[in-house]
Amino acid sequence: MLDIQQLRNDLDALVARLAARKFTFPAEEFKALEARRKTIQTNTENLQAKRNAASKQIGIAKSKGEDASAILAEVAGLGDALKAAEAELNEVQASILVLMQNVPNLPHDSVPVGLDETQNVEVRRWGNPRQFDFAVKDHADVGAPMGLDFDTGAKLSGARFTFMKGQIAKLHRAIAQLMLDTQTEKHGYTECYTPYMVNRETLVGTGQLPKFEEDLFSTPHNDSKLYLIPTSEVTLTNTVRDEIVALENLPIKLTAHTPCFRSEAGSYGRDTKGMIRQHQFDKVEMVQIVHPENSYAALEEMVGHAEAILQALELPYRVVSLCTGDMGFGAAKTYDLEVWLPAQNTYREISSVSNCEAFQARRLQARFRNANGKPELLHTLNGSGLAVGRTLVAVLENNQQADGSVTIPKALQPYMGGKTVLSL
RNA sequence: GGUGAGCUGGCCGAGUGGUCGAAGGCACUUCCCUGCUAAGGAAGCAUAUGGGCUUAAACCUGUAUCGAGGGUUCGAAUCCCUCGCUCACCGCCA
Repeated sequence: MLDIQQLRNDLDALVARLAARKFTFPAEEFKALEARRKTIQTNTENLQAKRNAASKQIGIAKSKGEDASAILAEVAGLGDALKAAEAELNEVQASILVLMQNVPNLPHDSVPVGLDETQNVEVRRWGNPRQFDFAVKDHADVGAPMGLDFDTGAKLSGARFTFMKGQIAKLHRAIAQLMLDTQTEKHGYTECYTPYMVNRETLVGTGQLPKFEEDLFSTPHNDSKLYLIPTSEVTLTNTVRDEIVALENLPIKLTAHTPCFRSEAGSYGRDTKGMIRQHQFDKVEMVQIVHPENSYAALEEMVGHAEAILQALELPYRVVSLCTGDMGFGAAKTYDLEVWLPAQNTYREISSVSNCEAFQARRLQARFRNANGKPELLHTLNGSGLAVGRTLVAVLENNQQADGSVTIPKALQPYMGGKTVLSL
């Protein structure tokens, strides 16, 4: 959520910055709501003040044993007017909140301006795509004889589900293990195990709700709903909801390996083959909760933490700075890591690292006490370190051999019982 | 699922209808004293939001907030209802 004060004070500038990310801020509606709010709020609070003062007088009079009926008569008529005013105020404030909750974050000044993914800016490349002297297969064809089984996934659950068995299942686990061990042992993150189902408030906190309900899976629970997490960014970041963190505990660095559940509504027909786009996929997530002054340094650091995995796996990739039009709802700045997929002859997203600045923290009321002792909003960052399924795809495609086998990257061999190759 | 007890400021904890946004303690900030890895004294110290004022901060002031929502009342931390959560015991259970 944006700072409403900033909107009031500097509306035109913010509208322009939001336009850069293809968001049309309803400025007229906002101004009208604000004008109404001001009138109603003043009126309501005046009535409340009147009532409070009178009630206090009644209390004083009664404690002295005096007759309070005169004052009582005076406030008698207030009740209905006050109730109506309060109801109206609630309604306007709720409308303003809904409006605010649907406004995306402001892009940082360093974010390239652009309309869509074609205008993202490549920052650097690492590694050279391998030259193949045979016809490359995609991961689905490479993995099929080894236990990568889309038919069984479809039988059990439908499209966009994968069943893995044998050495593919083990490789998948090995990849996750390597990621988790690297982030905890080398990069200082604390390993977490989190719920996979969360309540509505949690998703509002990180910005998935109320705007993106259709992207989530949910299930009825009591009189309400629980939602399957679309990423453990949700659970890790919400650990600081309604907290005031001590300065000396910053930065907070958390990681978790969890499944992620996404309805992929609106992506029909895209990436239909293979396990690029699934309703359920595993991800090792990194979250940092930091002092505002440090958030951009943390962003660069986290990109490095994600890159370290790709480098350990010897997978060629590039780092891309997303343009204003391609960034996610809560991000002020995002880098994507794109891994080379030889079968697609292109780089594909495998990690996304974002600085949300105070956008999530404001919703979460996640704060720290600054040098003056005043609570101040934290900055939150999240990034994949990395998507496990897509990493499996990249390993299979980049390391395939002419005979159909797949060499196992050195970094994964300890997790595969010393095995160096997946054979048919 | 059943029964019982709880949920108060950064933390602990008092407060069962009226000068309560809330005693006391801890922590923190400033000052004083002391001169030593400590103790004592004084003051300040919840959050959000509106308005005044303002470059801003500070300050003044209104309102709301004592798990959440609703109700009773001129007035609710306090009474009533619903829900959530925590703890204990019982039942069931991977």
